Amino acid sequence: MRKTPVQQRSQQMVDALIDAAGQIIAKKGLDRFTTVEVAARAGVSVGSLYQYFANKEALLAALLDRLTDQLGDVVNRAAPLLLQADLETMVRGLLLAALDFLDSDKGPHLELLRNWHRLDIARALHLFEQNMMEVIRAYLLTHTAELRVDNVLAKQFVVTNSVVFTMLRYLSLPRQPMFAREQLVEELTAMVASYLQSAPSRAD
Amino acid sequence: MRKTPVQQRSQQMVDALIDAAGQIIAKKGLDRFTTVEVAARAGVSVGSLYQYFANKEALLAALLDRLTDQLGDVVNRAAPLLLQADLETMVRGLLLAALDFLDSDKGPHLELLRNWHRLDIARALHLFEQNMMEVIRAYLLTHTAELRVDNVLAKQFVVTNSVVFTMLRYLSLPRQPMFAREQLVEELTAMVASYLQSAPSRAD
Amino acid sequence: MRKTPVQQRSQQMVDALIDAAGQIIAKKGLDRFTTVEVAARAGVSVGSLYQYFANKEALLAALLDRLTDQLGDVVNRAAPLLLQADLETMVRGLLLAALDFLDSDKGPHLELLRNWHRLDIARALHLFEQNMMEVIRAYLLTHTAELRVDNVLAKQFVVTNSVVFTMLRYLSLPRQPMFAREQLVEELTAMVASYLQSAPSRAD
Amino acid sequence: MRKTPVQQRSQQMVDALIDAAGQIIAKKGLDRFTTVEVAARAGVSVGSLYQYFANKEALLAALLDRLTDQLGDVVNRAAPLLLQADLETMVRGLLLAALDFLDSDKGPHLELLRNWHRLDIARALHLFEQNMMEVIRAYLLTHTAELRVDNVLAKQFVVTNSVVFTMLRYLSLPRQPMFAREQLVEELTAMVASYLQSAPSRAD
DNA sequence: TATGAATGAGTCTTCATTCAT
DNA sequence: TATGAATGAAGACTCATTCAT
Repeated sequence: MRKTPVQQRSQQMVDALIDAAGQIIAKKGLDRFTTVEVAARAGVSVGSLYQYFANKEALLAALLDRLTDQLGDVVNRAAPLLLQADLETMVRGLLLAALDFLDSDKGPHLELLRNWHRLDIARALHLFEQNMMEVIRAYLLTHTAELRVDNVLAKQFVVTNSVVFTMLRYLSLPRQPMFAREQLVEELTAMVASYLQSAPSRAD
Repeated sequence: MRKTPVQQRSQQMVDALIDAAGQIIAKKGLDRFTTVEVAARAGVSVGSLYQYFANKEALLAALLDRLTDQLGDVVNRAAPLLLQADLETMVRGLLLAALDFLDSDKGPHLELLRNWHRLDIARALHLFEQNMMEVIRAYLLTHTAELRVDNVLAKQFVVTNSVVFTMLRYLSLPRQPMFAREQLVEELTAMVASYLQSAPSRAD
Repeated sequence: MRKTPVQQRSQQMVDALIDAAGQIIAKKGLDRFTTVEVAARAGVSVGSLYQYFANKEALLAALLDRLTDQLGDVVNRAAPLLLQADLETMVRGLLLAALDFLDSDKGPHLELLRNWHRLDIARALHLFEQNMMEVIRAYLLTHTAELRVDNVLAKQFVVTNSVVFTMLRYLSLPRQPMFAREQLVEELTAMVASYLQSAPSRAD
Repeated sequence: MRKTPVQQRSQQMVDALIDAAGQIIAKKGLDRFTTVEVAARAGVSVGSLYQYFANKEALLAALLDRLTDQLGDVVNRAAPLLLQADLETMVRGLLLAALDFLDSDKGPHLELLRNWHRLDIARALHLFEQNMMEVIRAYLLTHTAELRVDNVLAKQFVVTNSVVFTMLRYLSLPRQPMFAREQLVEELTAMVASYLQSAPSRAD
């Protein structure tokens, strides 16, 4: 009962526009996404879009921000339950959560991730990596003996990108993927778990 | 079977256009690459470009084909020497070759790979994967006892994409990367080697 | 005949809007002046602006009217003192008053004058010219012998426009004017005085 | 016979576009002048306009350049004949030439001059002032005794602007001007001549 | 009466592709 | 065959004005 009707309407409009942007990106791809169509799908005029977003880029940034927040939620929700488990179980749990997130129906996640290099995803990535670091740090506290902790920055980079982009590629495959989703998860799990448990590499 | 002068001239023009396309993509990015500029850099007119390529997309496809061939050469050149070595040495060797290939100065490789989803990259990828499969098969013949051979398709997918996209991300990092190139290679090597040597995953 | 509170409020709002319009024009120029910004600076909503002014043009007209009145005041205040003096002294006095008026800090005078052709300036100019005519007529009454009185309409037109636009151009000069303000006044004075004292032109 | 057909066509197109721009500016004013309409009137598409002009501003600049050249021609053609004459005759001759130039039928001269402050007329004005200076210098060489030569910069500024803007205002008057064109010329002539022959002003 | 969110026509500019020469 | 001028659809963004609340 706090917010004024006006603020509510504004927020609704902002949300509707971000939603519409996401839908159009998901449906047509980042290249074919136009401000006029976003406004139309949101049920308003272009002018209204520009009342709430300085330009196309700002709308995209808002969409990215929202997705980043959602991703943070996913990680935070999944992590606590998994910290108790052994490494492989934890990794598998995180991978499943990530895969579900990327694959969420009608979501623009995949298309945006595909276009990471054209977007200002610095923030999004930074937040995600912070989340990951915290999970890892927490995990290490209870599994010190089990893991190599050298070269953490590079390890995190390698694991994160390997997992994310391999999933992205898999989810971008045409109708009939060459193998089942479960296989993907298991192979990635095996790779990550064996990696983190392996002897230190020569560069250490 | 010798080509006529006309055919030679055609081939020269086709090559020049593909070269020009690659240079412009490397310099300006896929988004800013225009047919008129490609023709100009190749020293011919747009009209001529359309004489040899049905449209912009066809030109891009030709560029991709050429790069795929080059990549095949790289693998084929590197592979024989590495088949004798132990797994880790072989993996490291392949990774170094791949990294050099991606990072080759002035080349459009990175920019094209960043935009894989916007290109008709199916063929290119297919060819590359065939190459990889052959290398792996050859390796297996001499190291049967050492490796798990189950689920080869998925394993190959996971390894290839993990390696390629992690390198892509690393090479796309701003000026000061967070860690050294050598670290990247060592960590990827460790990951891949430990993965391929690990016990079979549950999904087998 | 005292105005009701409502009328007072109206008048205040009208004044505030005209003020705001003047400030924004002075600061950003006629091209960048928008109704929304005017309303915002006046502390009201656009809707209110349109309650008191039929459209943007009407607001501009009101601003012009006000400035015309102010100019009239300037002339009327300066004139009596100058009617006693000799021609050159009077001219110089009027020129100084005009220059000060045009150059008044933060005022939209210059910007509006620069855009005289885009505004409905007929009324403003008419009023100003009436003022000038009265001054001249008054002057003539006491200096009959001194001046040629033929062709007054054209003379007035020539003098007024020469003076006003030359000043306008001078005040619109970039940072470092090519000569001093005092020189401008003296040269204009010399021109006008010698003109008005000269023998009749052939066309009389 | 030197220029290739292609160059001829280009020049024709450039000319046609500049012509069209001038016509539309003359007819509708600087505010309502759009690139699409210019192209249409020139009988081509917008795309062609942008093949020859980087943007709208560049087209305007080209139009201004052309008018500046024409003005230079006018002055150079009129000046030699007038240098022999007495001051008043010379001034009258120049004024008539200027008035004819400004008033040339269907020309955009007036509209552009009205908008001097919104255009990059620095070049145009500079060239014109150089022309004027040469005429004046030449005149002084043969009439040394007759004229005051102090404060030339300011004098030139005052005379030029007085004449140009007074004419501009006169030609911008609605259908029925308040007095005849001949009267304007005579009064301006009288003003300028008497000014240039008058005793030095106090500021000298 | 006041508000200010919503409207949408109007403008500039780009670029893949065509076709007359 | 080669040329490159011409095309024109498409898309981002602005702002005076309206009208539901």
